Amino acid sequence: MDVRTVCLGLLLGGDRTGYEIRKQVDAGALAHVTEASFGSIYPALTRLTQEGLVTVRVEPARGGPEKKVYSITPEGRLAFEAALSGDLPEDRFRSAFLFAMLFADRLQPGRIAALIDLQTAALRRKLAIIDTALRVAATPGERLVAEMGRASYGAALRVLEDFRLTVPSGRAAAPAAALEGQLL
Amino acid sequence: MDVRTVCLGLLLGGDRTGYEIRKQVDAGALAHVTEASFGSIYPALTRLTQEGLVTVRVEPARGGPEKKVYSITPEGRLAFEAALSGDLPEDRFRSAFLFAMLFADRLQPGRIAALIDLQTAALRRKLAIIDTALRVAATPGERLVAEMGRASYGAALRVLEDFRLTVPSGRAAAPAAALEGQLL
DNA sequence: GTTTGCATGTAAACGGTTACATGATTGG
DNA sequence: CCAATCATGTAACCGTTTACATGCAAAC
Repeated sequence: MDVRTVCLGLLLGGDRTGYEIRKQVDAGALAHVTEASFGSIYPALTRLTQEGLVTVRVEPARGGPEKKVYSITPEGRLAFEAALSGDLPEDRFRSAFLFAMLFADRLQPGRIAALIDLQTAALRRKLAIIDTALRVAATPGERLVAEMGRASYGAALRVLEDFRLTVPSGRAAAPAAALEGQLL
Repeated sequence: MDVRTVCLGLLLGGDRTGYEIRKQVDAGALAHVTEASFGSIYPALTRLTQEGLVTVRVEPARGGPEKKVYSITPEGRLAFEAALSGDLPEDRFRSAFLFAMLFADRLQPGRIAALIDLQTAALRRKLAIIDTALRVAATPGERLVAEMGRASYGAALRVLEDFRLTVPSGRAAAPAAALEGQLL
């Protein structure tokens, strides 16, 4: 989903600043489903304001720049609903890690092990975020999203952990020399 | 991974045309890990040729445009290995479907059911591609990629199918009227 | 005293998609 | 006869990221 629609969706849950939208996209239930940086959020909010889909009110802040709090308008709600009608863009998943694994036979065993360990850590981080989201999930929709994430990442993690056991770690002597070269 | 690196990686497996690279990215082991359209592949191959990372030989074709068959050069191999050293970009997953599910309470039950059915079909299609890839997988790396994909999508599918049972389908009378409004 | 968090924004660059243009061959 | 497959390419557009610019307050 484009940043515009993400902003509208979050504003449905109450007034927010661009900064708060960023935080929510980064750490909430949306975290594993969407991404958005300041560089896309701020211009999106400006444009939404020009189009009358949101309104701003400026709150003077104690030091630093003033806060701009956005609210969604009735037209904004309509635009959001329109975005969820019609055909949705297909899911897309990109993984440089999995791409690299396809060429594991060209990598040094130590490198493979290091990549797997990094990926394992990344998966665990995502699972932690999802578990938090699941705990605070209020609607069946939120629970579905969290549970699908947990199931997917959990299953991937288990496969990866199993595979890790067959890869020599590179620094220590491999657990079993018989496994050396398994990836060639 | 950028299209450049994907092209180099595939050429490692033998000479190919841009068209063949496209097919492989679309249907092979890479299918659920990477995407690339003609509009990015052809310019990438042109640039790689200019940089000496690949070479072309032109094969006259029986009708239609001539075939351009690309081969990777030793410098190309080095460039590929360099791309797999350093830090890899993080995985990214975007799902308009899951985003929409977060706002399920604003959707009509029929729409929710329709979206779920579409998503279920999409997951099954991906699983079919992965199963094919798994059958022809030659290296442990390819098997890992396919098995992680199967585990992830399979787990997601099961959660989704369970959830589907709780959603009134919209057209027929719901299996149990007691379930109506479950999403509100 | 340095890092982290709060808070906003801009401009250039990037990588990629979409649509268009062309045309023969093969299979249903 | 029409659709799909083979086969290449360009150009305009798109959304987004990255890097930069600024600055206070609180926590460590």
